[in-house]
Amino acid sequence: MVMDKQPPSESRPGRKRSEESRRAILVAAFELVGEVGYAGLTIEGIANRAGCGKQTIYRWWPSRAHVLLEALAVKADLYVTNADHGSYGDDLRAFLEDTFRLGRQQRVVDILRALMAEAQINEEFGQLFRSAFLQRRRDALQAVLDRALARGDLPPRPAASTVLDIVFGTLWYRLLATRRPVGNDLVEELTATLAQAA
Amino acid sequence: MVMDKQPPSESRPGRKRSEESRRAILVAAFELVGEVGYAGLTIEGIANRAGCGKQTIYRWWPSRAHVLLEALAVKADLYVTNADHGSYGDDLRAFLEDTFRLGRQQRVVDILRALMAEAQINEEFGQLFRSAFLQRRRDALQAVLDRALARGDLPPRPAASTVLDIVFGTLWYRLLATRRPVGNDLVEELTATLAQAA
Amino acid sequence: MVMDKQPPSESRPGRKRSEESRRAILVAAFELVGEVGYAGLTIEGIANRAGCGKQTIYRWWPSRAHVLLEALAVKADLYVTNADHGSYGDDLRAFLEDTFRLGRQQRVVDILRALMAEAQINEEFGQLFRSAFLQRRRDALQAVLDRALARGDLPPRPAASTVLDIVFGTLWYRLLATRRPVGNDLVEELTATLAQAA
Amino acid sequence: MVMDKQPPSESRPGRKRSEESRRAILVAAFELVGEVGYAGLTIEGIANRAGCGKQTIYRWWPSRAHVLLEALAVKADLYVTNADHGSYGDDLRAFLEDTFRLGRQQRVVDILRALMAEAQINEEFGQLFRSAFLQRRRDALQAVLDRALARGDLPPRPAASTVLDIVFGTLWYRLLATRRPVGNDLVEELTATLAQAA
DNA sequence: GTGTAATCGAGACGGTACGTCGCGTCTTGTT
DNA sequence: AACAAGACGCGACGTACCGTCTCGATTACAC
Repeated sequence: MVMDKQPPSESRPGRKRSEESRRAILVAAFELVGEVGYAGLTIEGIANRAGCGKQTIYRWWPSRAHVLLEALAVKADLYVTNADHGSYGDDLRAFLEDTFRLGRQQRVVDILRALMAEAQINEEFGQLFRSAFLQRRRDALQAVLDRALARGDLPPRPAASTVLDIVFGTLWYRLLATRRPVGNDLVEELTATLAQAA
Repeated sequence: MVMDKQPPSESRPGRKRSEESRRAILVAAFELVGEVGYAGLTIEGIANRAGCGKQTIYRWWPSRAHVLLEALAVKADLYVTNADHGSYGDDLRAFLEDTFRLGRQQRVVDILRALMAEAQINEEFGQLFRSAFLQRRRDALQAVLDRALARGDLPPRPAASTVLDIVFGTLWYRLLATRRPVGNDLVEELTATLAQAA
Repeated sequence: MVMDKQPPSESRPGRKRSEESRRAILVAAFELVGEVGYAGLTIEGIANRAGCGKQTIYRWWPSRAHVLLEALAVKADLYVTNADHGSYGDDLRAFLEDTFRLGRQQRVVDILRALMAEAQINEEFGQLFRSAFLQRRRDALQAVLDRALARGDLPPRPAASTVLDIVFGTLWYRLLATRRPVGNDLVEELTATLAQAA
Repeated sequence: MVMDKQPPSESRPGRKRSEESRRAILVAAFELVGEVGYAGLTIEGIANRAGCGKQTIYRWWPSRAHVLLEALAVKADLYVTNADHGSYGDDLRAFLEDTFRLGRQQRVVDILRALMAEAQINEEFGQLFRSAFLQRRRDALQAVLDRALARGDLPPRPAASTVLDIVFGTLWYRLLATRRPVGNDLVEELTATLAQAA
């Protein structure tokens, strides 16, 4: 997940970016957000915990949210499998199970809520979050729908893009609004609602 | 919508709360958030614009989000009708049309996104936002579902609470994540998906 | 010695300037410069020592040198007497003794050197230092010369303004360049050189 | 004027010091101090202007003031002649004219003021400035006095060391405190005051 | 009317973090 | 070894707001 400035691949003069500092910063951000919450997370705090200067953070990330997004990518297994289970219903169920599994890790959920919040407030981060995180999730589910379409077992309604909105919308709404855990009962209901014979 | 401290109803000595200041503060908050965005909205800025002291704001609201929520309640018509249209499908369609209408007012959408963001970051406000705003929306839709249940035309799946999550989840996801406008096509797809004979 | 912003004399709304903070800041600056030297004197350090916020310093003084100048005015007796001793020679000798007495207090000398240095580097402070400090010294000696002129015992050379330059020049050069103490031998030599019959 | 680290004269392995960089650094320092003032003069700025790395400056000079002192030595003709004019009065007058000539070059004066200021704040530089600059001036005038003593036309008062303090004190005071130009009238007044028959 | 009490606008206060600047040091690859 | 380049840990800068605390003025009820 490319989300920070990339050094040009050709060799440049000068000292190289410190991989040690980068890791220390990501670890510090991940730990701190668990300890003091996103509201209490500061660049200064991350720098202190990581044992680096503030400038080293500002050099590579534009905001604490950018740091946290990369920390999440490093810490959490955010990827879903894309195996063919033979039918749209089974593919969809598998996708939802994979996805919802993340939604049960409190630390990950707290970070996701914070990042989605920041994406509403900070437009620069919002664009990155949508393109580098949210869109990738949509792409993964889109692959399932494409396969169903090719296979011929995709119900005519709702339209594919609406399926994406319903699936991710329901998941995010649970995280952001009701705060109820996302369980397998929800997997079943969504699968039944979306994959049933129309 | 009770969201700020209430002066005791029994008469007390001392100067009364200034309704003029209250209005000026709500108007200032509403205007400012449109001009500088939620990230740039500050208590000091509101006080300056409203021509009042900061203390007057802190006396009656705990945070800028609380002010904004009340400003929204004053400015926008947030309520939906609850007329009986004869069938679950028609009731649901009417509810969605009413609700989505709000989602096409950019100023209102921007404020809603900011408030949902703040609700993730500020737990005190989060509780208020969920109970005083989000839950009321759910209650309104629940009334539609209750009527359908009584009428006997509510499909067995998905469960009522899942319908709520799907409807509001899809709406919020459009606002927060895809930023695509919520149009009547979505109304039809949701109605068809949720109210069809299973 | 007026050297910081003056609140208008007419009563204004709002909380009054804290005299307690003002004193704490001046004391802290005076103590700190003795402990860490002018190079190590920082606004942040003064604020910490004084138990106040940095803004409270910035609100009333434009730079650490301005603080230090006022601290010096509070701490040190910078004024010289102006009694008539009957002759130019005796008046001059008395003035020099009064003035040089300050030059033997190490803490005061260190601060004066720092302020003269800052006056070279910071033009805004330079103007204040010249008008509020250096010129007042010159005025005091000028009074001695005016009396001698009226009395008729002022040698025709050097011109009065040159006498000022020689007296203060020699003193400051000792402080800044040679760092040799200014003793009574110098008083006698200057008196003899400047007040002798030409 | 020896004021920076000297590479050992014996031949050593490795690349030789770049004379080109040395000149570029001195020129850059001299130009920059004229453009942005001493307060705005930074090692980074010098390095950028000179097209060299910061390390190359730190390798050879301990501070920006050291660089500036050497730049001044390169740029300005700081030396005074020491011809015998036959009498103490004429020797002194010639010395003062030579010396004051420098005091009319604004760029040089600005640098001298900055260096004297730095000498008050930075003890390491202060020692160098006194021994490598100020003392040399005193030595030159001392030679004039020595010759007058040998010749027999040195007035008994003031003492030689006091003459030095008065001459340089008056000059520096004009530069640092009054900022009035040092003109030939001052030369005459000092000559008359110090070289007259007592 | 005359306290007494709560509100108001104004603005200073002690704090915290911001994002920037420059310090002096340390790689890194080249000369 | 010195060089240009540039990242690094560090510390202070001056600013922005936070939420609190005087101030004096205003406004209402209770006596």
